[in-house]
Amino acid sequence: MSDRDPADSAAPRTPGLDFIRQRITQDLAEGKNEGRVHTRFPPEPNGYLHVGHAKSICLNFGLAGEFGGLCNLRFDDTNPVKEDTEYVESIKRDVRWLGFDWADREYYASDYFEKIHDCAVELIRKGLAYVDSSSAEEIRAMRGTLTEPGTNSPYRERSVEENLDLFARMRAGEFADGAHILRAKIDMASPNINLRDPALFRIRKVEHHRTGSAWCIYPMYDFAHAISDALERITHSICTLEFEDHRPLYDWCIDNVTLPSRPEQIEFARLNLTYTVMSKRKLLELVRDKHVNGWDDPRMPTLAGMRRRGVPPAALRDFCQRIGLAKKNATIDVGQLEFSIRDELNRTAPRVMAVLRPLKLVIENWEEGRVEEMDAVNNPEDPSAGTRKVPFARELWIEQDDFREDPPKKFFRLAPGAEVRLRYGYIVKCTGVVKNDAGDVVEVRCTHDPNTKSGMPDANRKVKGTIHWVSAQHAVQAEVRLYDRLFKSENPEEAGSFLDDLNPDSLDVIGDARVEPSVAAAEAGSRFQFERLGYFAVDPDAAPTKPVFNRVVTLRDTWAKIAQSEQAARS
RNA sequence: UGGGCGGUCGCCAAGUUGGUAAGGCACCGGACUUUGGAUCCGGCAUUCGAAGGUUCGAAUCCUUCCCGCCCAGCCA
Repeated sequence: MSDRDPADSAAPRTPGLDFIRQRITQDLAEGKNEGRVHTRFPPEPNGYLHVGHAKSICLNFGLAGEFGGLCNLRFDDTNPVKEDTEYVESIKRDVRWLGFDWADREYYASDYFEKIHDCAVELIRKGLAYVDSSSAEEIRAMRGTLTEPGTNSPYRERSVEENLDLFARMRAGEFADGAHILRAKIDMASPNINLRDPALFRIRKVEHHRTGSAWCIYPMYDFAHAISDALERITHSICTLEFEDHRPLYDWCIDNVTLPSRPEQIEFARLNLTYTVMSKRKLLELVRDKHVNGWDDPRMPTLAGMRRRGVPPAALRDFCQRIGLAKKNATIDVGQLEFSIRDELNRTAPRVMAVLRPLKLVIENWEEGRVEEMDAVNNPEDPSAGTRKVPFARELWIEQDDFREDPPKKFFRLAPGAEVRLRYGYIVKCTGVVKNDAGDVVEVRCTHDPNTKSGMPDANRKVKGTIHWVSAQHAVQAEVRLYDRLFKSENPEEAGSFLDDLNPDSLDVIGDARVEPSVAAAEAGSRFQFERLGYFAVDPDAAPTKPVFNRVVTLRDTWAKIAQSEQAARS
């Protein structure tokens, strides 16, 4: 009854919507579930949430919002050996941060343990479940293989009374872990291995992070999940593709136990990203073995990591909406994520000037001690963001990359004899350089054209480039952390260990960057565009005396592309 | 090899009575620009995993084949 052949429905299709929204639209048209749409996001509290979860969260909460329904937050905490309250706290924080609200509908599978237990008793009474006293190894051996049917357990035909008694004693703690297990009695010859008498309850004499020592038997996912969904009167139980084979079991549970509603499971393809690992096990390994600095390391694909890096939640939501929804295993280009981040930040982030690798620029025809306040636009994309003053003086810091003693073709920046515009300032002409004993350029000398400040008659004079700067005497020293992809290859899991693919240059800490005074005291979490460089966010490590910035993402860099292709052409 | 899914542009993804391939990202041009940013305009699948077949006409129907992913936890 859960098998629906789209072709045999008379209901109209709604082209353009993804298959899940089409299906819900159809269900609504058919008057199913009293017209309700109720979803749930069911994380297991055994790790931190990552972008893949964001896709599911945006889907489940999004659906509820779009169809006037509700979405519950439910912790699937049926395996106490892996779960912890640290994780439930982080999950709540992350879902909230992403922008979703579950109101008072915060549920736990563990809250249903008694009911789930009663469902098991119901199955036993109906002769649909039995206590198997075989060992795990024996059960595995009797399960058969992908091509051979399994064989019935010698305990399969125990009487209802004996099963009831054994199950009660399992619950009472009379047996050791693994001594007995409650199994559904379905079909050991089913081509679907999930139906070969799957486990329903196992003995685990361990503390549960919520129920403490109240239980020593815990339900398995398939059983607990179906029942939890039905108890919460979920209408559409959305999960990932690997559970497709479990749907017959999900339906079996719902159909054979007395429950208040009949949810339907729908599966979609989970998110994969290039240059990223997404499995909880691998992320845990990165954290546990200190390949990164914790779950919230800005290089991690965790929501905590992205939050710390400065990714706006709106960008993540936009990303999840753009990538679409289907059943095809797909790997999205990280560039797609970066696009959503830039798109959001371009509209919202105030612009500011910062110099990452400072090189002194001295304006020879600017009198010592003279300081001029330049007007700078805070956000050209948003006039309401206003303007600010930026101090300009005789000695400035410019970016080392913006000066080349021997400039390549199409280098629109400073070079001996060349002119360049100082953003919001004057046009300057390079008159020479000062070198140290090693021959490195340690200072660039120039003269400014006093008639070229913004608003002045010659301000519109055409010059090839504009560079950013910061006043040497006014700038504030800052630490800037530049992040690159954590892995070297598109698919880090492809061959060998993903650890071998770690990018050794994924973090570059610059200790002596200089930022304009206006951002020195910005609050942790605030985001800026450092003009011509990228988007940056204040890290919580920042101290009043020394700001710390994380690079969220670079700006699109056409010059880098040109330089790269020129280089390629030369070699 | 048994079962379940899937295969439309470099990456996603529409395509739903068979009527002659949306859109986004990326990429390539060009305009504009005091961010080599943004914006704007233009280009980018004679082809839908392959081969046959049905049809006036097929990504959509039929047949066969190929490839990919998932399942043999007392994990979720």
